[in-house]
Amino acid sequence: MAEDQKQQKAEEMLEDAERTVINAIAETMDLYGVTPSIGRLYATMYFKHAPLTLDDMKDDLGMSKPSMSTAVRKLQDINIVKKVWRKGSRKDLFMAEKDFFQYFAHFFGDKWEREAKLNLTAIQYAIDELQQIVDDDEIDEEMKDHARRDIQQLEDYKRYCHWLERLAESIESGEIFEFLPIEESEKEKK
Amino acid sequence: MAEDQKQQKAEEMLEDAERTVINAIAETMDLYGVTPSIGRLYATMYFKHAPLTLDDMKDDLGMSKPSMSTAVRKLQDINIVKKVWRKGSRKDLFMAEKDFFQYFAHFFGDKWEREAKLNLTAIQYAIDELQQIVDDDEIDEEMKDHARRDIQQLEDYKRYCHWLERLAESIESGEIFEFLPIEESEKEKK
DNA sequence: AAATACGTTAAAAAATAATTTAATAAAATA
DNA sequence: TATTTTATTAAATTATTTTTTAACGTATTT
Repeated sequence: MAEDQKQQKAEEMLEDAERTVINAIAETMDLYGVTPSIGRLYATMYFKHAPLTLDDMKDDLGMSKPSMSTAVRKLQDINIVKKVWRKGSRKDLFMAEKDFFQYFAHFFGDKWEREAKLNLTAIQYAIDELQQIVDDDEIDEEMKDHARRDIQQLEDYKRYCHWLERLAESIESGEIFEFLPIEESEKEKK
Repeated sequence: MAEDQKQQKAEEMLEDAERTVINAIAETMDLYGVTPSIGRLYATMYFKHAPLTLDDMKDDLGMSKPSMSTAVRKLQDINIVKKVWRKGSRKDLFMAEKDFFQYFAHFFGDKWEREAKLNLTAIQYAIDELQQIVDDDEIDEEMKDHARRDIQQLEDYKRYCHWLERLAESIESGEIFEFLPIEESEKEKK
């Protein structure tokens, strides 16, 4: 087989290998509500060792520049893509977080914190309102029971929210890896 | 204030309390890609102590029965709603999981398992293909380096996937609560 | 200062997804 | 067995989201 033919086949294999993983990553992100295009953008960036400009992305994904602009901002919002500065270039440059443990911490940790805060506010408001019903002597017993049952359920929900916050913290701080260590890779195993 | 006026005001307060939490839950679920309607359905069921029929849901949410049918199936798919059997009723009856720790285990645990499996398959396929490039003497060094870098990165990704699997397991089994115990509620604190 | 390059916003178009109505299928009752 | 009840599927509609093209604003270069 001719030299450059071999070379070209290798090129295709490498692209196929990357594309396979890119699709899997994008599909995964879709699972958690990240749109396929945004997922594909992150996954594409995952395989780049140099930071990308909006034009690079546009060329890689075959999409418009405004799309890339908004997509990359969403990735910045969930903290898995960072803007990097590089002397010389006028264009903005972006770099994907490649450490999936960091990715996980940002993607889930940040959402859990937001979830906990959001719900704790609602829960507290609801409990206060329900407690007023329980405390009012003129309300009939049936409704009071209903209120009491809701309060009880919401107290459980509250504990869950606090647990979520602690889970997020322990991932943020890395503390969780004491409990669930990252295993050494196969080849490093004795 | 008249008796039944007081009563009616309490009714409104109770509804307001529940609605507040329902909105928060639905908003939370939306954060992870569950559509608002499906989120609202779960949240509504969360406050019911008796199982619901499709007609109950339809009335509660003011939507069509087919919508409820498909929505409730999605909730069953993520294992946070169960069909229950009750003597007498011909209609299907559904009950929401109210323990949010169980909810969490199903919602995230199941997804993480799926994510890990999906990606590990893709990663292994890609590594095998990349290894062929590395092992081929006729390929030029630049492409080999690219392949080697990809392999290294994918090995890290693999470790993350295995870690995710273990995290899912430890939540499924409850083992995680040894590390991150569920705190007693305020009132039970000494 | 004029021209160019770059990123973002706004409006329009295209593509998806959600929802409903209508039709079908399956089960239960009479 | 015919009728009714219930749930699901299919087709059509509506609503939402994504994507693009066009316009704008700002900064940089010449």
